[in-house]
Amino acid sequence: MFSKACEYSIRATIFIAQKSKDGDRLSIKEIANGVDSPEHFMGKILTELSRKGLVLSVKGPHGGFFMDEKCLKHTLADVVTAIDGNQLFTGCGLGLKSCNEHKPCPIHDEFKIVRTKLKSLLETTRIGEFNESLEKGLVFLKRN
Amino acid sequence: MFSKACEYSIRATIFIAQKSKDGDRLSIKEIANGVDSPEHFMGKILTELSRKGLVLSVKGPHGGFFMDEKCLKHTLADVVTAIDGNQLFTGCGLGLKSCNEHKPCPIHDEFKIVRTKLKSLLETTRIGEFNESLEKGLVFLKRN
DNA sequence: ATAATAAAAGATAAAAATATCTTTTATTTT
DNA sequence: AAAATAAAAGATATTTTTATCTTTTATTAT
Repeated sequence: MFSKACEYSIRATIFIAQKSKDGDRLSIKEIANGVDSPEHFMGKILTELSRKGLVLSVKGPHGGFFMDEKCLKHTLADVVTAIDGNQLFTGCGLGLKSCNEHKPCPIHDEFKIVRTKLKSLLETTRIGEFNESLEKGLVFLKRN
Repeated sequence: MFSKACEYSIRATIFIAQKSKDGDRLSIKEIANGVDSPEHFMGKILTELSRKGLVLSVKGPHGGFFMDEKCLKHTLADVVTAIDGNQLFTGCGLGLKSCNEHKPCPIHDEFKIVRTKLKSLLETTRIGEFNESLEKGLVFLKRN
């Protein structure tokens, strides 16, 4: 469904949203450990997310990644779009470039329902909305 | 969503279902042309689909790929599973191996609804059910 | 039997995604 | 100012996916 980079991105943004309270900053290593991802790969991803404005970062001692109110308001759809693009939300299920309402692929309409459902799920879910359930141990971002 | 191989597979099986009437057999080239896919890649895919029993084939002159009643009854879910496996239907949206009801990822329940919807759509759609709309030009399997 | 046909199988190549390692730049603390 | 820290950037490696090319095998028609 999503690329590895995108899966890591979602896990990382949710993680940062929860952990970077009151100006606290997280290092790449902390984030990679926190969401079970390869450290250097996570570095690349975080730089990209930062470039796209989904997370904030500062270099140097006590630097790291964090979020402000604006970041916290971003949705999972924003993260997916930033990393995987909008192909999943707009593309044809069978990969036909020319597929559209007037020239539909065989599963066009049915697929669109599912795709729209997925899109709306991601668009209505904000990065910062899992803080409480994460703290309570009701949901998880890694193996253990 | 699906791999390229899977997209080609779905297009190919629907194509064969429509074109291989009364024992007619289609060559790799005909199929590749019919669904806009690379010819040799299509050859690999068709061999795999044949191995999994989703299409039938015979070698030699007037050989090619075709389907019997049993093949036509297969669903799109069968094709997806044969080529991409069941990860899309069963795996965690965020790629967590240990994600399950007791240890859910943050989007576990919501994602499951979409996944189940997709699964049921593919499971209730049979390879052979588009013959008529393809002939009428209501749906398409390639660009032109 | 021989030649022709077409899938099957195998080998190779190219591209993309994933992952790792090293160097540079910005920032902070001493 | 110098040292330490941590992200940014760049380079390299590995793996997977996609694509192409060649050889082999099975079947049919002559």
